[in-house]
Parts: sequence; structure tokens; C-alpha cells
Amino acid sequence: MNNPKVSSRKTIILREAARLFREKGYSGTNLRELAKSSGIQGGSIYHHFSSKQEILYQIMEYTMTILISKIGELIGSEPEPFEQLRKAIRFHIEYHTSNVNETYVTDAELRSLTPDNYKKIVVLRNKYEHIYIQIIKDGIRAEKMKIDDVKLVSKALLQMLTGVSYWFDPNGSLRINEIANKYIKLFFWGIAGKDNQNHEEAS
Amino acid sequence: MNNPKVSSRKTIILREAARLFREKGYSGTNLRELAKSSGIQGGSIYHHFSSKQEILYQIMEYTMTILISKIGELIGSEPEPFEQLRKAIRFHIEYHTSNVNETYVTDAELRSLTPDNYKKIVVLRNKYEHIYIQIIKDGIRAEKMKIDDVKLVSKALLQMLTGVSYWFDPNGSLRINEIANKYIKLFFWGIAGKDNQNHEEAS
DNA sequence: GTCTATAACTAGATAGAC
DNA sequence: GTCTATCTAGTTATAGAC
Repeated sequence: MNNPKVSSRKTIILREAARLFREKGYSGTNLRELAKSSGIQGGSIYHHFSSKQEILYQIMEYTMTILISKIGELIGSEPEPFEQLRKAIRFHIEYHTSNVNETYVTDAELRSLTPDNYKKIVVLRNKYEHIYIQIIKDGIRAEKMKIDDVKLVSKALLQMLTGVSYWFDPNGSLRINEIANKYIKLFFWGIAGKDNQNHEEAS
Repeated sequence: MNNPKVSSRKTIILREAARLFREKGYSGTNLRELAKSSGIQGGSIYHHFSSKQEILYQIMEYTMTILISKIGELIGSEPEPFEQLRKAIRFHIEYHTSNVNETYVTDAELRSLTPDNYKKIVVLRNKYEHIYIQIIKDGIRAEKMKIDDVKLVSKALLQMLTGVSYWFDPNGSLRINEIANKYIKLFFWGIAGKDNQNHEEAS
């Protein structure tokens, strides 16, 4: 996980843990099973991690750090907010579908963190979410986007995008790139299309 | 739960179970604690339910059944697809925010069901999702909506809407009715607004 | 319908050998 | 770095009294 070129035991444990935590939940996963699928015995886990909690925390901390750093690079090299948002959407879907186990756990197991770990991860989550908020704010300022509630719209967007990893099937007919295009189109223009622009109000 | 007027012990257990399953997960919740917060001792749970699994199943079965029956009534009395969708969106958000614990559990604890129970709940989920798919298909046929991938769009919609119950704060400044309006507007017209309709493609 | 007591088992974590 | 053995505690579920 720290060095993707070497599949050290630690890396294997983290990868298997993410898989099991997603399949059975954090509480539903036991360390003997995790050890077995990592190729070692139960007790050996504790050579690499001090507790089950630490494994969960490291998965989340790593995932959020990568997400933040990659999205940062991505939008740093692109000045136009519309194009920034397109790239951000594409990236979020790609990363979440390519790392389903880790991102699912990071998303769904916040409740299983100790209070201290919880605080740290929430800080990172807010940081990531704030990047999307900022892009949209810039889009409004540039008069490219029309939104009256930036926070709500960012949340709606991220939940919709994260949802892709819940149903995405790598063996299905849709490529990730096509899916991203469809989401971009939906989020930008909605379902009503130009012809129905007269129903602007939502009573 | 079966008769909302009487808060029988069974009803109380189901309500408390939904709350605890959401807070700590199904595996993370123990029956002594559930019993305690329901006002009885651990062993007494088994007078009302045969197992922990049965409690989970009943929460989900009840929630899905109500969702399907209510949305059925709602769109049955409205012929126009645009208006049907507005009502459906409003209903989904309202029900999910008013019954956060039950809907969250129904959404997130599918993995904790036994294979037999899993199959039954998935049938109900598909039934509910199919109602949204049908509305959108009708909307396309009536040339009110422009969508090339109905399944994807329905999933995007439902994930976005369900997400409201994850951040909704009853003491916050936004009323559910206002939130529903914002989501309807977003889903119908997108964020780009009329003026930018020329960027139709999403490269 | 609820209680107490307990059976049967499983879990996270530790210790010390190799 | 991994093993085996084990401690300690907690878990679902059952049994029988009230």
C-alpha cells in the first residue's frame, strides 16, 4: 500500500482487510479469517498492526490522502471550472470503481472508528468535499453554472458518483469512460433537455 | 410496526434495533444492549423473535413493502410522467429522512442477510427501483425527457436521493420540502443552466 | 411476557518458541 | 516474521422459574 510495487505482507493484509470489511462489515470480520486469506496465522497480524482498529484506520487514511492529492494535481493543471469539474467527476468514478473495497470501507465504516480516528478522517473527507465545492463556486463566479445551494449540490454529486462503484460490473457492457460521460451529461444538463426548459420551476 | 398506533414490545424492539444497526452495524450490535434499550432483559428478545437475523429481516421487509405500496398509490393517481417523477422524488426523500434508521439499514445491511432472506429483499428492491425506471420510460415516450440510459439514470437518481438522509439535519435550516425542490430542479435541469446549453457534448 | 442462569462458542489480543 | 497456545471477555441462543 505504501509502495505499490512491493506486495509486502502488510500490503496484502490491508488489501484483504478492505475486501472483508466491505463484504462483512468491520465488526463482522474476524482476524483469524483475515490472517488466513493473507497467508498467515491469526497471531501474526499483530506483528504488522497493533489492533484491528489500526487496520481500518490505515485503509481510510491512505485512501483519503491519495484522493486528495490526486484531485489536487488534476485540477491544478486546469484553469477552466467547467473542465475542472469534468475531470473531477471522471477521476472520482475511476478511482472508486478501481478501488471499490477501499473506497466503500472509507465511506461506510466511519461509525467503526474510535473517536480520535474519526475526527482525523472526517477532516480529510471535508477537505476532499471542499475541493468540489470550490470548483462549483468558481463555476458560478465565471457564470458557467447556475446553482443556489452549492453544498447541497456537491453532496448530491458525490453521492451519485460514489454510487457507481456499488453497481459497476467490470465484466458488464459499459466502460468506465462511458459511464463518466453519462454522469457528466446528466449532472450538467439534467434529464429534461432543452425543449422542456419552460417548466423551470419545481413546485 | 405492524400497527403503528400500539407501541407493543415487538414494535419497540424493531425500532431500537434499526437505530442500533445503523449506529453500530448489524454485527456490531449485541442483543443485550438491544434488549436493554427496549426495556427488557436479553433472553426476553427470544419471546418476540427467533433470532437476531429475523429482526434484521423484518425491518427490511417492512420498509420495502411500505415503500412499494406508498409509491404505487402516489403515482397511480397521477397520469403525467413529469409530475409523477416530481411526486416520487418528494416521497423518496420524505420517507427516507423520516425513517432514517430503517431505510439506512435496509440500504446498507443487505450483506448481513442469510442467502434466502437476501433473495427476498432483493426482489422487493428491484420492484421499487423498477417503478422509477417505468416513470422515466413513460417520460421519454411522452417526449418530456431525454435519456439514453434509463437504468443508469434511475440508479443515479435513487443514490442521490437516498444520500439526503445521510446528511439531513432535522434541526438545520433546510425543510424537507425545500430540499426536495432543489433535487427536482437539479435532476431536471442540471447545473449548467439554459445559457450554456451549447456545450451539449461531454467529451 | 419477562426473568435469571448458563451452555456453547467465537472474538481480539498476548506470550514465548523458532 | 511467523508459529502455536492461551487468556479473557463477549456473543447468540436456550431452559426453566415466576
